[in-house]
Amino acid sequence: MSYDPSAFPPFAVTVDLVVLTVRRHALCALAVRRGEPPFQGRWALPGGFVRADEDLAQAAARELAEETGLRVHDPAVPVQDNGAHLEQLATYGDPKRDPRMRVVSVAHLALAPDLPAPRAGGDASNARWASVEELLQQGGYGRDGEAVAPLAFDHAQILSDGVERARSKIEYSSLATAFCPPEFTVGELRRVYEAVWGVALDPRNFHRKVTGTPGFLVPTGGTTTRQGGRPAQLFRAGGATLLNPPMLRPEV
Amino acid sequence: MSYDPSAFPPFAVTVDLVVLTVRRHALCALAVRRGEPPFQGRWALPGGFVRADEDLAQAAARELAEETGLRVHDPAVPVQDNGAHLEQLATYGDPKRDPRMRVVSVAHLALAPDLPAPRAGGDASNARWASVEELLQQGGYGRDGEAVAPLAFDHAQILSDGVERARSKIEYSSLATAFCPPEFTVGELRRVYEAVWGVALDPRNFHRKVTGTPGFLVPTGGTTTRQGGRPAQLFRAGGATLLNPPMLRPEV
DNA sequence: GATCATAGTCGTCTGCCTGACGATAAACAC
DNA sequence: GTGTTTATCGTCAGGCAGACGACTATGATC
Repeated sequence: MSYDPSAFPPFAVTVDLVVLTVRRHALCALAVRRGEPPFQGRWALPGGFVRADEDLAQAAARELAEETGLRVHDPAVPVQDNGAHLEQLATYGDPKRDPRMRVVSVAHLALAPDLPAPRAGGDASNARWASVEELLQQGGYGRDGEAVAPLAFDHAQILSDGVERARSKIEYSSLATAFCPPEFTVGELRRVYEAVWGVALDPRNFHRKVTGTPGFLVPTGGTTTRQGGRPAQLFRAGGATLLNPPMLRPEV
Repeated sequence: MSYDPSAFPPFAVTVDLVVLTVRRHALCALAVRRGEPPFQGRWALPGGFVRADEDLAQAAARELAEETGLRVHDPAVPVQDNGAHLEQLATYGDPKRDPRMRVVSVAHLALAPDLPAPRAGGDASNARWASVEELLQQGGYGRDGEAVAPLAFDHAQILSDGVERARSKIEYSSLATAFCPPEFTVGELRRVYEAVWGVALDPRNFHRKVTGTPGFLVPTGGTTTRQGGRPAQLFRAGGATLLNPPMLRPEV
């Protein structure tokens, strides 16, 4: 580490997290309230500095665990337990994105099943799940009529990019199961697609598609009526990670 | 900029470039020979430090211009002139990826038409277009029987990720035209797909597909026989950026 | 307990797209 | 002219998606 530090400008490197889940038929993201300037009191994406001896993915996994208690699971293993999916999203490095200093943020995208209330260092009032729609309507009014300030820094852009990544990725991969509990029904999976895409899907065609794609879903043998109506078969995520042909997002 | 520098570990931030082109029916990448340790004499991807007042995309465009003379064009404008396509690829930040110090590299992917010989600060012997296949067969032997050392740092991984991005992106976008000169024939575009994917495509079905996708190709009215055989119609890239339905990469 | 509402599951039909491949056209080399 | 090369048009069969009808099995309501 003996190197001339004047040979390059020093940067701070952070990881920011877009943590998405589906709650009450809506796509939601984890937001934390900033306790200090800049943007004090505003909502922001969770994140923090990368430590000196830490890989970027490790830093993101550590932040995710600190904020939600979620463990990340091995990407080589199919989505099964309550672990979350975590992947790198993009890196944001505008010289003025943080007024204090030059910060480069490596944003990550996490997809998680519906969780108990979030915790932000033990202080629940400073962390919440908010619908993506609400977080992105900058300067508008939230679901309960409360005025909503735009997200801090460039986090609206990051969140928007993360949502778009999730929307496109569930088309051609089995990632939508990362939003589901370990066992789920076809209808629950369909409601995930409907929440993420914001559209209604035909239950019959959806059922044909997902049960007809080899390796996507594995029946567990059980059934459930937790959604009401006729009992539905329970499934686990199968080994397939890529859907070919993909699920098609309806036009417009 | 007055902030306690001990509050976070300092990083060096670089941009590395995966510059791809198609030459003689092969997918090629730009490589530069390292003039100093570590990995002195080995081939590497072009890149350099991000300056203190520079955005990441600006830094990548500057490096690309320095290495190839290529200008980048506005992503909002369809691919038309000799400008290259440039997009962020991913960020690599393993603590040990550079033995000198903690370096986080924001890799970018550039796609360019076939170019005159590269220049690396005026020294042509230290920059070359090499086939991707050759660069990635670590420790093997190149096309002319010369022993090939693996790329420096984690650049083999970066190149591999960039190639995979290009391969998948030409499926559902019109990006393959970024490999072509401003005017090109359907056959030339097909040879781009064949080189990038490493497969043979049926000329008749390919012709039907690309000419039948609205907004993909715009006929210029001219024809050319530069490929031999019957004269072919010349096209420009149309305004469409997304192909729906996509070009399908043949199985296996 | 009959009826209703809800959700799940199986089928059918039609149109579009793709892959395989035949046929023709227009240049150049000899 | 003959052969070679490349471009372009056409045909046909199979697969898949969208639209939608029909039936099933639960709980809720009267």
